[in-house]
Amino acid sequence: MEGSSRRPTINDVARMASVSKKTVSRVINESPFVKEDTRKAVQAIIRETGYAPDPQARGLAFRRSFLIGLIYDNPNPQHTVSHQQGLLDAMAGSGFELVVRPVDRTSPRLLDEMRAFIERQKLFGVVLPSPVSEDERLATLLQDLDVRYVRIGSVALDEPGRMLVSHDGKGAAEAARHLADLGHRRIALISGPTTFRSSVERRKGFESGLAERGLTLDSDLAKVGAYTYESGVAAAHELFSLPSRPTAVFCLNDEMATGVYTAARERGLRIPDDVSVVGFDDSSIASRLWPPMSSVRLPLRDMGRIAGEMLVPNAMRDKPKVQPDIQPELIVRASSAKVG
Amino acid sequence: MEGSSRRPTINDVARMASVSKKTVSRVINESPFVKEDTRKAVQAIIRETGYAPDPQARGLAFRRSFLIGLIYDNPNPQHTVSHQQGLLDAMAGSGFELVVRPVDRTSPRLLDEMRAFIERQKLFGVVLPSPVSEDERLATLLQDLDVRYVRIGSVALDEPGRMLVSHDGKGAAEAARHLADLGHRRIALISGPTTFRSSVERRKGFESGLAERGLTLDSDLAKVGAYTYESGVAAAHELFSLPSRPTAVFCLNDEMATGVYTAARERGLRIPDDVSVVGFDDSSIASRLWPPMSSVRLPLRDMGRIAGEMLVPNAMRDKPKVQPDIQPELIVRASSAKVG
DNA sequence: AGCGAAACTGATACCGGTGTCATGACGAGT
DNA sequence: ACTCGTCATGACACCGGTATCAGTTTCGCT
Repeated sequence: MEGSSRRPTINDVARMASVSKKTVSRVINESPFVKEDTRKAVQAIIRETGYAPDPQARGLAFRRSFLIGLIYDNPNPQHTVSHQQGLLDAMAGSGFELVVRPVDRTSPRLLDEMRAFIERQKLFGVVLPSPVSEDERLATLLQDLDVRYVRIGSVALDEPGRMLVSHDGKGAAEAARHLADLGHRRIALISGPTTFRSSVERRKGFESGLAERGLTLDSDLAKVGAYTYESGVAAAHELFSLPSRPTAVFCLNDEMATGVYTAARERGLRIPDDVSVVGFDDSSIASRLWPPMSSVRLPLRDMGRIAGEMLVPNAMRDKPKVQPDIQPELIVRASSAKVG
Repeated sequence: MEGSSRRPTINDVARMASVSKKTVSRVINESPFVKEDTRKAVQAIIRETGYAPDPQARGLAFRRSFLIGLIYDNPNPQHTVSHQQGLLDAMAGSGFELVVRPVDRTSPRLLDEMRAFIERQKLFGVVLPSPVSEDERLATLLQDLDVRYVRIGSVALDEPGRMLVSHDGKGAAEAARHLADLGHRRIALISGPTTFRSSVERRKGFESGLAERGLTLDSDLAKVGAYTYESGVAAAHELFSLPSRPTAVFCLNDEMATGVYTAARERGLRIPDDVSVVGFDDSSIASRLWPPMSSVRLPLRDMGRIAGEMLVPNAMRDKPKVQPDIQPELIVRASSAKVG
């Protein structure tokens, strides 16, 4: 009743259980070298007092924190949000916390800043979504610092335990086959900057999908955008003013695909009657546009969750071992139809 | 050259500077009780060795971490992202880190979980965006735990130093005046759940805006939605099937406003010719819809930044003291026009 | 009963900082 | 020169855990 509202420490528990603090420590850390009776007695006190170890003190002694870092430089906030949600799904109740850290991947001080951040916080693990995951120097740094990490990207750049591959190419190939199967022959592509691995992989997949149907990508029909709405509008106008207009346009992200909608409207072209459009990302806007837009969906949240499970110890304790496939999925809506 | 790659500690610095570790500590913490010469000598060693104090050890001694918590339960990820970005803007280079923590505000264990989280991590400060900020129990808990916090919400619920008010009502009033000034008389409202403070405040503001123009909200024209796309579609259909259709619809968020677009299309009503639409949030979708949608914008990122500056010591060190007003702004686009 | 190995436990140092308090140095006042 | 009060500094304990290693039980076996 005295209400000393101080949180109990390991010393309090040790005293109450009449054991040394080291033994309490052993119980907390699930050491096998504790007699069953002792363990139960200590656990009883822990429950009774509501004791929980201090992560700072623990981290200090362990020389490692219980923080997972999410390091991102994402032009698309939607991706970051989804990854973050998935990560948090996996981390919930694990005792680990997520610290988020946006970076400028073009900064000359990037590596120094990252080293300082990771060393100071003594991060337990790090998640690197694309495009940060594509920086080989960062991966090397993390290896040097002996920090666990998971890179999320469109293509395998690291060993499986450290890399989560989203197979963007497969999704793009599916889109290509979809359009070809609808009878389209002049299918245009608006890709992203070639510095983005995702753009390169998606384009590769798209071309191989076309090839499966005996088609090739006409160089007139291949435009390079900037992954932005405006660049989508501009590229679409170029395509629509060609002597022989494409009957379908595949965009390597939804932002640009939305730009195609605008360009089409400005020219009086109807979607999908005059031109089919397929995007990539299945962002929330895709299903709200008119007509609702077909788009390739990546399981971003699942990827975040799996990355978390790869990093957090025991995250998979009672869960099935099956690592669900990370597979893109083409969501077909009204923007893609049989060629007129 | 020996390459003992261990990070330098305060002891290393103390030895090299021939002072006690306590003096180094004083220099780090900018204590005024250090002779100028000593300070410079120590700072030189710090620069030379690249020493940086360990936040865990420091936190352990301080009984407080250098972590700021962002606790959210946001139906709208866009809000969370923006707030988070702003917070990180303010925190960049401050030595503080952001840990994010989604919660279910309806969970019966919410308070226990929050208490455990905050106590264990010994958070330095906490940011509570709406609607979590509206929970008075959480604010009380934070006061009990003696943790600094900033609540972000549409109406003042706390003292100024702990509350950031977004004045949603003003934005809604502006929308009402805008529509009235365009000649609309039958202006409908689709509001959010009455459990959301934001919805209540926005509605209040809307009605007061109407009143300024001598109008009142007809009860037939006031629909309650769920802040979702689907509820917007449903409410719009109800409105459009009224004997005397409204000529304008104001929605308390963009999701529902997007639903109005869909309902209008399904009935062959043209925007803005047959019906004007104004949303709230100015989400990315607003400018991508056709026609581009008028919407009330809240400076979410700025709000996050200001919240960060309120929590992080010295964040305002060299910055002007002027706390920019948090004012909503009506972005007028093509979806609102003179009444036919 | 005797004995060695294995199982269990605790004393003590340590992780890398800060708080407390005593002590030394220095300038002002008399 | 002597006494103070202020400034500057360091010795030591402490924050709340873990590692090391030695000491004590317990147990199986002869």
